[in-house]
Amino acid sequence: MKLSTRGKYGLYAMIFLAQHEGEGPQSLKAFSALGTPEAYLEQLLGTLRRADLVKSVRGAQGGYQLSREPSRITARNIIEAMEGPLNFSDCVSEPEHACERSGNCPAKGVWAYLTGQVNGLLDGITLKDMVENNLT
Amino acid sequence: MKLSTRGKYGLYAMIFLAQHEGEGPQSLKAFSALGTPEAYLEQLLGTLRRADLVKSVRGAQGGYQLSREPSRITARNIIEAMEGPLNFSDCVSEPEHACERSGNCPAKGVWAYLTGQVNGLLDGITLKDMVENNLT
DNA sequence: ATGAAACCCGATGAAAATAGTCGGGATTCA
DNA sequence: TGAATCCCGACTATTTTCATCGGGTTTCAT
Repeated sequence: MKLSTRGKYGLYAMIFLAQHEGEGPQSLKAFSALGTPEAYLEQLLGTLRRADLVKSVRGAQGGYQLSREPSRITARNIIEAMEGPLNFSDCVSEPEHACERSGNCPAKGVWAYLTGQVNGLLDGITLKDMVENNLT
Repeated sequence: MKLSTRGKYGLYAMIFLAQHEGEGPQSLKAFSALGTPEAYLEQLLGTLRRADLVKSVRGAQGGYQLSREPSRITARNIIEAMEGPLNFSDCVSEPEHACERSGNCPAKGVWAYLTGQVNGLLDGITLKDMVENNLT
């Protein structure tokens, strides 16, 4: 179980923006220190924008900014935007993928439990916590 | 973030074995109710055996059994066997993948924290809990 | 006005991981 | 001795991920 680079880069980008809050829009070039190919990062920022986590400013001197305070953006917001909702097994979220023994399938309980717990964990981490290195 | 079918089928198989404890070795055919292609399941059981979670008995009337009590097998044991250790980002576990800003990289802290928390969660679920539907 | 600086977007291709198949071999029971 | 069963490595197909590219649109500064 690992994150794709999408989730990783997405989080890096958000942390970067949090660290430069109040300095105006950050252009893709400004992100270059993150070591992610610019063209690829552009795609990812698009995803973050559509998820309403960043705002973009077009045109010269444009760039990206957080769409709200770092304290109101969670790890779950970011990871979910980049990788889709946590879904250990389709049988939990999609009725049509429920297996025949669905009713009393012990595995299903495990998936559901884990999903809830991990989502809770991710909900509990804000971007503010991250940049302040404030993880309990 | 989702599990591969490996992790899923692996857990199904282990639950199946736990439900048939004391009934002697279960052959691959017996697993057929799980709906997993037999040839594929065979591979997965091999993985579980090498991870010392099941024992196999060869020859006619052979099959697979749990290698120890369900109360001493955790979700982490199983998932880790099937998918490798939880690793949100290589920069945490492999020094050679540490990025240049590794020392004070806020993201690294997030990965490390999450890894610990989720592993703890998985450690806390035993196969016994699963078959008894006993998840707190 | 105009041109450079940026973001926007869909298509496409390359690479890697995952899922699943197959054939032959070894072991054990009856 | 033969049927049942696990063992193993190689192979293929499918899917997902990663990344690039080209052309379009918007906006700022002069």
